[in-house]
Amino acid sequence: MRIGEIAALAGVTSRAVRHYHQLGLLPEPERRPNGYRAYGLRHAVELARIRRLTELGLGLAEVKDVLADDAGRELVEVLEELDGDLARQEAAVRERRARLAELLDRARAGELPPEGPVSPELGRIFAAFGPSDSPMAAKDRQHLALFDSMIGNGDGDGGTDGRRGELLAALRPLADDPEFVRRVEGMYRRLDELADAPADDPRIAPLGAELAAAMPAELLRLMSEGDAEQAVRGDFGEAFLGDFAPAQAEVVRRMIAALTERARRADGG
Amino acid sequence: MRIGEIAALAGVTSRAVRHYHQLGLLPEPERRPNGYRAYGLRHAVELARIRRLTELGLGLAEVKDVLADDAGRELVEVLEELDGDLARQEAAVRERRARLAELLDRARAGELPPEGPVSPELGRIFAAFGPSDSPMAAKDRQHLALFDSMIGNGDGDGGTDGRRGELLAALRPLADDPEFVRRVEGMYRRLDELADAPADDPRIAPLGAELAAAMPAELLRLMSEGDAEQAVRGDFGEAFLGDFAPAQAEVVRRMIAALTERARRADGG
DNA sequence: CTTGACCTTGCCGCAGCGTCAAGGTTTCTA
DNA sequence: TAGAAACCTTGACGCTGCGGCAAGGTCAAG
Repeated sequence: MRIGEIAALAGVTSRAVRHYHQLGLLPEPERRPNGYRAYGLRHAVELARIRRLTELGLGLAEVKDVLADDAGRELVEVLEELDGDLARQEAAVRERRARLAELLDRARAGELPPEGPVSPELGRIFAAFGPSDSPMAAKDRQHLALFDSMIGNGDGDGGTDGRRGELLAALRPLADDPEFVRRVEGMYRRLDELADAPADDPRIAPLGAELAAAMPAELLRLMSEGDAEQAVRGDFGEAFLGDFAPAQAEVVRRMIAALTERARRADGG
Repeated sequence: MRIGEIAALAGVTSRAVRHYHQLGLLPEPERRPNGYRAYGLRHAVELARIRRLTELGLGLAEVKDVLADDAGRELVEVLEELDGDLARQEAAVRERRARLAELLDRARAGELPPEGPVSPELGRIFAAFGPSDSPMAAKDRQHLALFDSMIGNGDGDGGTDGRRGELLAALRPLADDPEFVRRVEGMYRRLDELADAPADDPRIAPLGAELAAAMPAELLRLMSEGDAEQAVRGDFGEAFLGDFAPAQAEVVRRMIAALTERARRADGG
């Protein structure tokens, strides 16, 4: 048999067969006078065996090991390890599909926020909050999405939902309160109006105070806790303020100052 | 922020971030005077978004496409295609795990044939047949395993078990018949004895006749039908006979001749 | 001043082949 | 009997998503 024939027999390509030769999985057969490889039944048997193993999901190196030592010992070990791998893979794929399904649901309903796929709960909160034609609201959503990703990284794998859960618990009641939502929308609009204002605009002070009043203490606590603390307090904080126009940044600075002050007083007295 | 900081924030490595830059997924930020990349919040937001997408299983090229066109149109398409992919993957992994589990069961029971993992049913037939200390029986098992693989390749994906089913249906009753199994074992031994005999050994003719008598017509029919036909009739046939010692090959040749004759007679009358 | 932890660019490596390239052989067909 | 089609040969690059190393430069702390 020539290489194409044995390959077709085993259901692989000629290239794959040559690859197995290169890796030493399959011995090189004799050559015909013209240089063609001349395969016999033995090779077909071996090739079929290789293919059965690879179809199970073994890597070629593992196949080689298994073929190498005649005892079935090694095979069992390899198979057990492989099963563990596959179990993990299956779980991962299933989780991805679950998230995908949820995303697709929302996407088809036209509810996809331009921030891309965030966690479902956050998505609902996004939907409730802010008119999408406010640049400030859009930016805020981006920041929230980022923060959501960050705390998603922080915790381990299992456990309950931890810090992300707290975040959502803090946000959800606000999103469900129409009165609060209206207030926030008004503030977004007023922040938008400060986009081109100088840093000493008179509208800054009252807006900062109002923001501080509206902002739940829980949020600030979450942002200055845990793994993200150093990030938020360090260069990240600067980056955060740098993302706003001067007047807007000033508002945020005042809000933070007011909140910090409030927390200090609550702590001290 | 420097690259390590933003990377830690998003839960990726610096290397990955640079990779995203190279691929154009993430815009290169300004540089500090010392050449370090200086990231701002915008980059963190984008990076987090990239990571959310890759975590879903999108390839970097697809992520780029999704980020490119602002409309959510493309995203939906990509996600749908991805879901299809994942569904296929999941099914494939599940099937592999099922076969693995079956294999591991048999392996732990010490019933693994040295031919490697064959289809479960064939494995049971192997277990029933032939003492493993007979070289000829071993070779025969190899051939059967090869044939099993071949017909496994031939048919499509779905459907009923097709030709493999027929093969097993033909073999199973034989394996379940202790009388038949005893006969086959005797023949294996006699074939073994011919390993070093010349091609005109007097034991050849009777053994060939007996093999032909024992061989079910169904098997021959299966081997000369369907996709494998050309292979079996062509070079594969030579390879098959070439795998035996001369006297043994002679026995097989006679058996085939007798079976062909029998089939011709049954067909004609 | 040294040490250690960062950063820079650039390049090789991984799995399992697919896919040219640039030839040579055999076989079918006109 | 020529030419095309369909095989074969070796060699080499390409793909994915980075990891890891080399050979430096930079910066803050002890």
